Amino acid sequence: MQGWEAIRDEVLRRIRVRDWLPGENIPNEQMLATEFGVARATMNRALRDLAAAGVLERRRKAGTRVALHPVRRARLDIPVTRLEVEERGQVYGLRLLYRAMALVPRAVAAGLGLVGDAQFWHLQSLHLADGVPFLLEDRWLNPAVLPEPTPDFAQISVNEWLVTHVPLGAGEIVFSAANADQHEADLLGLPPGSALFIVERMTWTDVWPVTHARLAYAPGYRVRTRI
Amino acid sequence: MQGWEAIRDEVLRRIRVRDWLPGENIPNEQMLATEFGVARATMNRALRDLAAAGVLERRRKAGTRVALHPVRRARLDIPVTRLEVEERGQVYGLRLLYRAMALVPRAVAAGLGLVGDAQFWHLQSLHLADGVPFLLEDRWLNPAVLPEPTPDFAQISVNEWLVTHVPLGAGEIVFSAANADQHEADLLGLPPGSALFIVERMTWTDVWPVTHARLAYAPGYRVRTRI
DNA sequence: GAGTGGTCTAGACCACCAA
DNA sequence: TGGTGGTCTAGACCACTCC
Repeated sequence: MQGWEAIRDEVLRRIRVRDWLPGENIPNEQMLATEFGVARATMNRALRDLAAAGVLERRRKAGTRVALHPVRRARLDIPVTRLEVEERGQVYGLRLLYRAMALVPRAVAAGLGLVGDAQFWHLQSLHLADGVPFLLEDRWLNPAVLPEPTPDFAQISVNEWLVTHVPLGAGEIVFSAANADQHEADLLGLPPGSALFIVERMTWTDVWPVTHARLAYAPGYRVRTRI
Repeated sequence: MQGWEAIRDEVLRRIRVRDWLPGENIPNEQMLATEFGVARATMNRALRDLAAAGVLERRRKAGTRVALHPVRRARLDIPVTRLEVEERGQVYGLRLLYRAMALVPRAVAAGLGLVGDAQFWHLQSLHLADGVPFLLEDRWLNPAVLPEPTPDFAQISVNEWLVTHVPLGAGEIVFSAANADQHEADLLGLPPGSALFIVERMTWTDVWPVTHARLAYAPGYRVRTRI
């Protein structure tokens, strides 16, 4: 490796071998650039990368210091469910269980920041991998953001359609665990009480709430990431 | 907002309003730089940022295209448990339940890439928030990476000590859900079968496996991230 | 081979903020 | 208010890869 990445790695090495201790200031950009024999812009790129990774903290005038509590920062890729299943070499299936307009429950409305009552699409779908229940999706969808023609969500998942047809802005994701209730257990083909991996997703455009989804994954599901 | 961020946002806007469609090539750096009236380096910065976010795909000669399957990419901060508890305004507590050298179980060894038998420290700890069980930790720790003097892990958590005293390299994190067994339920003060949020962490230095930890969180625990 | 993105440079100005 | 990082420029060379 050459260039700014090599410099970044050397800085990281010095931190790891405790040449530079946590909480301690390291030399400024110009000094390090001179030491490494590169332009300041190149040194800046290396240090900026480490700051983004949480290894360094940088402030104007105060300088650059080694982070005191090295927050481990992971990057998480959230794929579309169909691709997730197909990447395992399994056949993807989708069953739309329910679709109706309904009053948004208070808990969902609060999460989306809705004031007052609102009617959203309420959809329940079962995603299958090789015909076996993989994921139970309970979704509330703002009809106002849907351009015509609205697709038949029995064929394409709401998420997959949204992601390519609606200009999505901010989003929030929450991971948790929950015991399956009777309804969920029946649909997923599990004993009641099974531990489900729960993913809640909320999405907004620049202005409007778009959707709230509660995804309950069958046992065995894992989210994996490297640091 | 000004500068390269404003340019990035404008490019993002064009993608969201479908001026530039998924899978479609956008003009090259030089053309866009001219259009926006900036140097190519500035245009590059904006486009590189969107590529890192998964919105664009860039290849030399082929050019820059709007990603076909917009992978939503989230950044996850993994804090030290003590800080996580204290940030909720609760009092952190730690109880070391068990500490002994033992043969690494096959499942753990496989995850760490260990060949043959190895003796690691085996530690079990209970993390408390306001005196209530918060997290049950089951950890295997490579004694070879521990410099002297090894601390008393009854006072400081293994993770917190590691992160500031051992040069950590690569890491892997896996999230899942599991039903509490009798042992876990007793220690966490829960009915057996409760859904636990499970985090498995593996860490290596540049060369050696350092630790494998299985963290079982009490119900109510959530991992939250913004996109 | 040629077009594209990736990187580097030397210099400059600016925004922030601790001293 | 001065030192520091943040950004921008104009130009250059290079690495990759599609044609």
